[in-house]
Amino acid sequence: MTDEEKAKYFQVALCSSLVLFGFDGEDLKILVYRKLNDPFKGGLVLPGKFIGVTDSNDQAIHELLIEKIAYDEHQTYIEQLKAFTKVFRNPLGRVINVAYYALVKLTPQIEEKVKAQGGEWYAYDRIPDLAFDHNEIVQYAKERVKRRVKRRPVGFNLLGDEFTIAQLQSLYEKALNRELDKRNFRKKIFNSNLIIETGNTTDPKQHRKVSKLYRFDEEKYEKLSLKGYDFLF
Amino acid sequence: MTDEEKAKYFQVALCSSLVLFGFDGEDLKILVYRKLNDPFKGGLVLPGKFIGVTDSNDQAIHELLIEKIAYDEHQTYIEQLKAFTKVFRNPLGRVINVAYYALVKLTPQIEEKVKAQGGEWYAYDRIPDLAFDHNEIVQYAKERVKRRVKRRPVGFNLLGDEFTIAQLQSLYEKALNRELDKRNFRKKIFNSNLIIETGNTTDPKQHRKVSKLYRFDEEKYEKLSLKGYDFLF
DNA sequence: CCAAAAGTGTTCATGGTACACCCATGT
DNA sequence: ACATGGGTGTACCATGAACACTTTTGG
Repeated sequence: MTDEEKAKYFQVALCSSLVLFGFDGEDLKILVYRKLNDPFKGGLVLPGKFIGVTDSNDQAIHELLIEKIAYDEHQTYIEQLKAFTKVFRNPLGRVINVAYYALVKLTPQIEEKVKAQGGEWYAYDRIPDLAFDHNEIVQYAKERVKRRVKRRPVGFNLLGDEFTIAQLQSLYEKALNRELDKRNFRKKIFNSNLIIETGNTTDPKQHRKVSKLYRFDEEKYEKLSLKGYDFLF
Repeated sequence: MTDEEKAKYFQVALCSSLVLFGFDGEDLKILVYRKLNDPFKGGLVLPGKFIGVTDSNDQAIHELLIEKIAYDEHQTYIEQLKAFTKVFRNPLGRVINVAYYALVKLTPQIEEKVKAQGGEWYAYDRIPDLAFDHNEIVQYAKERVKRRVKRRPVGFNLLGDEFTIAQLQSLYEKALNRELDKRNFRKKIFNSNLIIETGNTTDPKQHRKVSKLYRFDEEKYEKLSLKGYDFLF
């Protein structure tokens, strides 16, 4: 490649945005921020950042997660969606957005950090108009999550160490955007043998009736996923 | 964004590579080229090209398909895989590869064009060592195709207007990398109601016994795919 | 007459879906 | 007493998997 050609092609900027799905035990929601500077100052956008020429995208997403939500690496599922490459998606010039999504369980610490950073949560099915092509990215992310949730137990990343079956079901209903039968749901979940009773129960003060708490059996999942295990739904 | 920052970030190059799957009625194979210049001169690579600052990736892939195989737009399935973004994947500098795959049925015209361009086909399960991270891209493409083929009748893009059930089965066996039962396969295919008998048969000179030819019912597929139809396998 | 490929049904196991009531507790 | 949410079992149907023989025809 000639120097002339190099000058011609090496003019693109790279950024990564993150569709962060959070679940608080009841609602599934997505994190957005209000832009403080141009372009699209005041508009809502996904968390994201430009990537330096010698920086990795994966690393940038990790940094973003630490900055924005002080996340726990081991409990977070992260995956690249795809590149969004439209020529005029950013008025600054040609910017390629390599978008990711992540699944996290929301804790009071995260909620606090998000508030301090000025982040806003929007319900999974009520996403407002976002700047750039970010609505397109969110749409794509939602479809990907829907598919993933059907085949791999990624949903567990959105729940705390301990959870009730009702919480798990609620999560699946939100992600799949349809209601599920309680008995059938329990049957599937227990047949998968991927969850373990912890022996604990919910706090009797919070609900009329206490319910059993479960946790995800990661060890069993590791074994199963080696041979291309399909989850359910 | 300051000019300084602009100068810092707008230094990346963008390219797209294509994993082209071709099926000739018997074998499923992938197209590669030998590099004529540095870096990795003499090495095997996927077809690909750099993307100009104001050019679209999709358009570039179309151009690539026309250049390399003189393809028929309507009979070709194309989809973005993802961005390959490792920092040091290209010695020229930071180059992001937004990779695609395409499925085409091979015709004598295509074979001729490929030969004229110096292209080489390699069987789906015998891909040689490629330059850059192209083996990784191929691997990713194979997994994507495997999944797609299970759920959507993309396989039809790899077959001519008319095909025998045996050819269709052979294609699925190659893509899924396992043998399928002939009777079960026919049952599934016919139950899907997505293929139509054309009334024609294979040339009696070519085989011991003639067999019926079928075609894909695109109209019916359009209707089904509107409501998130799942194919089979 | 034999090798090669086309074509054809049945049985069984599994998993999905539909569906309704009792229990414990807090108000 | 009643409202709220936790917990439980059965029957039917659709789909997937296993499995063997007959037919045609070219060599």
